[in-house]
Amino acid sequence: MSTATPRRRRMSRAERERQMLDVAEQVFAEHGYRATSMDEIADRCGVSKPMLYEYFGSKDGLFHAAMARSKAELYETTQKAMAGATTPQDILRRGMLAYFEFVDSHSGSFTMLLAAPLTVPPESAGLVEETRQQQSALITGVLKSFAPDAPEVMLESFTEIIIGGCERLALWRTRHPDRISVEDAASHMSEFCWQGLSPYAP
Amino acid sequence: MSTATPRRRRMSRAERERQMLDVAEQVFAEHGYRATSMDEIADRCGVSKPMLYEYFGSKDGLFHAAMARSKAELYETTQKAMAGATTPQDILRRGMLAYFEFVDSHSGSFTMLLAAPLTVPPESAGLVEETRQQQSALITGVLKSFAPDAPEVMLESFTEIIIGGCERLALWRTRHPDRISVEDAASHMSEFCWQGLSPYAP
DNA sequence: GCCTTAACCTACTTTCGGTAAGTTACCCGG
DNA sequence: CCGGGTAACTTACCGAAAGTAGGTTAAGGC
Repeated sequence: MSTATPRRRRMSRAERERQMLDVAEQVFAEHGYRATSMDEIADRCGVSKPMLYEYFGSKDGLFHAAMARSKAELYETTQKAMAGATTPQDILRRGMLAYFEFVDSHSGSFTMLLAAPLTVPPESAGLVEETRQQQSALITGVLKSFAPDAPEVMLESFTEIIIGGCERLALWRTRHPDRISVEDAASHMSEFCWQGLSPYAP
Repeated sequence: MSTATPRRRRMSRAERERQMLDVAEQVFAEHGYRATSMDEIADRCGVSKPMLYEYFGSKDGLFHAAMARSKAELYETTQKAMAGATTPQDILRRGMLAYFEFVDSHSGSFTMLLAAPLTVPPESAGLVEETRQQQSALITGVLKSFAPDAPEVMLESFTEIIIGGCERLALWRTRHPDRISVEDAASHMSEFCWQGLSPYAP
């Protein structure tokens, strides 16, 4: 009879925006970008469509904002995880562990960030790329400290390979979560990388 | 004044379907899935929209069909390339070379296949995955022949890493074609893989 | 030469992103 | 306590593009 939420409440802009992003993230992850309608998000927020447009400008804008939040979260998480480490191996392994754990516990965000990316054409595709750039920069740095003599282009290539490998392995894990643990995934990944780099290590 | 094509010709179904797929592949690659309208494809085919629906059922259906064709082409190409080789290293290297060459010369198909995937929600996303499965099966086979004692789950993990790494490196190449040649990309990739696998080789 | 059939078209409905123009509730100074 | 200004919110609409119903024309077989 009565709606679960006591009755439609008036919220401050900041509060409403956060709620909208929460809902959007969930719905986008549920149906994918295309199959998600602004009306549905508005409904689930208990608000009418023009409010979404007032705050986020467009469907792309809303998606973009939701992704930006997830991106920041992922970056913060991995960076923090790497902070405590000392050796390059340890840095990379911790970063990867944090990455796989993030994917494990935020499968919604991850789906939205990586598994359903170019869904949205110009702007947000860029955001996905930026997310990767951030991770790339972290990785290239580590590689460089480990193999300072390797040519730049090779380090960059390896970085791309690692990024792609991580995403793919993480995606595989979302489909077969029982096949391999988060820790093992991170271990395989970093082991694989070090072996691959070994010819260039001092 | 007069249209370039002599005048609108009546074509057989098979002929028209092929043409539609050609046009669709190009237009989808140009604007991305979302920004492509069925009207535009129909126009460029010199035909009206209902014909597209008659033959492919829906926008998704058309996209799906175009992807299926590219997928088959990629598979055939890589498989053929691997056929002539003898050692596992050689097989993998040739396969990767074929892959990077395919991407290089069919950037349209590739963009459609890999760079803009989940654009289309349920059905065709599956096709992209199937494409990867095909490549995965090829690769896992090679890895197994090289490191028969490694646990199955590890081979599969490595396969995922390799697939992801290849895609990522190929995508990077499309943005920086001058940084690295097709051959070098394939070399780095396979070298990286062999090193990574070396602990498990007999 | 007719007649079936398959290629093709015009003209429409529906859905959904996006917007214009207003209405209501909350807060704050007097 | 009260009025008024602002910001949260709504209804009612537009236009573009996906998808469809039903009719028309040209090619090929007998």
